[in-house]
Amino acid sequence: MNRAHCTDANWVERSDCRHCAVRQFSIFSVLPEEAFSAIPEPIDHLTYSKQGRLYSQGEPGEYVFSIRSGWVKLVVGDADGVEHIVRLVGPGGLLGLELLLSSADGRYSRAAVAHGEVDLCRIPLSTLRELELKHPELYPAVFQRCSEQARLADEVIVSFVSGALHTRVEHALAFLARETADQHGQFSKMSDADMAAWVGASVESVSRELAALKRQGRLQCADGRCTFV
Amino acid sequence: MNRAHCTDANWVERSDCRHCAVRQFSIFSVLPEEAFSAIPEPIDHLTYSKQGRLYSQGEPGEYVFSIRSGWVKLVVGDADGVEHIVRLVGPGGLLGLELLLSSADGRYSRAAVAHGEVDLCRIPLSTLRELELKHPELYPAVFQRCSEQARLADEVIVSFVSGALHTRVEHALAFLARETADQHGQFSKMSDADMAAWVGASVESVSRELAALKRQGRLQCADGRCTFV
DNA sequence: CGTCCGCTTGAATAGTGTCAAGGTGGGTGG
DNA sequence: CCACCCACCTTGACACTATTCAAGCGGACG
Repeated sequence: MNRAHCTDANWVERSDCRHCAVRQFSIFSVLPEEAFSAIPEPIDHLTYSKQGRLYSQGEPGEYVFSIRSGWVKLVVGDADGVEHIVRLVGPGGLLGLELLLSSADGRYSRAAVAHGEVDLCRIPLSTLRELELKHPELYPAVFQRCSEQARLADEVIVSFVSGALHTRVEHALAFLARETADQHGQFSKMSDADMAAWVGASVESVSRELAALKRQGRLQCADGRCTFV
Repeated sequence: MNRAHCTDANWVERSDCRHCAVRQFSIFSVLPEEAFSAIPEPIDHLTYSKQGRLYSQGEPGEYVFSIRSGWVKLVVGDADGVEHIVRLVGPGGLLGLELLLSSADGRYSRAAVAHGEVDLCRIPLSTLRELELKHPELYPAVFQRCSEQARLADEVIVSFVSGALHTRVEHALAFLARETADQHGQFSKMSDADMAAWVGASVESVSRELAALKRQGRLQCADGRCTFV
C-alpha cells in the first residue's frame, strides 16, 4: 500500500474541551464550559505526522476537524487526475465542513493531508449538529471558518496560480513565512512537488525558481527549516 | 467617470417575499410567510444591466444580494492592480456574505459586477441578522451558500486557471454552456477581456483560442449568443 | 462621418514544460 | 559500519506555449 495514502494518526486523549488550552482559537470559544457535559459522541484529540492523511477526496466520513496547531493541505484532483493544493489551512481552521451540506452525500469533497506535524480535535458530525442546535451562537463561528475558506481560495487564485511563475513562487514563500513561521522567522520546508502542486507548475520549474532565490540570498534553507525575505 | 465603475441598477419594486415566484431557490425558502411581516428594513427588488456594478472591492456596504436570475462576476484585484474573476455566481447565490464577519470591517472583500442582465433582491444586513436571530433555520441556508462559494473557487483553481490555456478556455466555455445556457443550449457571449481575466491569460491568447475553436466548429457565436460542444 | 472600443492577426521574444541525465542525502539491510 | 537504494532535487537542452508589441479591421455610437 502506498504510504502516502495511509492514515498516519496518533490518538492522544479524549478531548477535555472545558480545560482546552487553545479553545479560544477554536469554534468552541463561543460556548460555555457546561456545553460539553452531555455530548452524544466524544471529541478526540489526535496528532498526524508529516503527510498523514486525514481523509481523501470522495471518501465517506462523519468527522469535522478543528486544527489546534500545524497546517493541513487541501487537495483536489482535476479531470486528468493531477492533484492541486487548493489551500493551506492552519490553527483555528475547520476541515470537512462540506459534510454539513445535504448535497454532499456524506462525502468529503477534497482530500486533507498534514503538512508537517498536525495537532487537532476530531469532532463527530452528530456532536457538532447537536451543539449547534443547543447553542445557536455556534453558527457564526462555523460560518466564519467557512467564509475564511473562500477567502483563502481567492488568495490562491490571485496570488498563487496566476501570473508569472517567479511571482507565484515568491507569493507562496511569503505566505509560508508570514503564516507558518515560528518566532525565529523560520518555517518548515515544503517539498518541491507540493510547491508545484500549489502554484500550478512543474517540479523542475519550481526547483529552478527556488535555486534562483537561494542564489540571491532571499531564501535560506538548512535542516528542513527555511527563511525568506 | 468611467462607465464601468458606475452602478447601473433599476429599482423594480419593494420585494414581496411572501409571494415571490422564485423564493424556493433562495435562502428564504426555509422561512414561513409570516417571517416577512415585521422586518426592520425593506428588501428591494433590483435589476442590473450588463456590466452594472453591485459593489466594489473594499467599499463599505450594508447589503447582501440574493440572485434571482442572471450571473454575477466576483472580481479581486491582485498586488499589481490586475483584476481577476474569481468566480461566477448564479441564481440562488448570495453575495456580500463577508459583511457578516466582524473581521470584515463592514467592507466588501471582492467586487461584484453583472455579467449580462441580473435580477436580484437586495437584503439589508440588519434585516438578515434579525431574520437569522428569529429563525435559526436560516443559518444552514446561509452556510450552504457560503460553502458553495468555496466549492466554486476550488473549481476555478483546478479547472480555469491551471493547466494549458486551451484546456482552461475549454473548461470555461463548458461551464458557461452547462450552467448558464438557456433551453436552446445557448449562452450569452463573454467578452474576450472577461474571459482573459477569468482564465488568467492575455486577451490576445484568448482570442486565438476562441478563433481555433470556432474554426473547429465546436464554438458557434451569433448575435451575442453562443453554443459550445 | 469620425472616433472609440473590442476583436483579430502577425512576428518576435520570453517563459515554461518536457525529457533526460546526474547528484545528494537519508534510511535500510547486509 | 558500510554499501546500497530510493526518493527527491538539480541542471541542461530543446520544443512548445503564451505574452508582448504592433498593426489593422469592423461595428456601435455620438
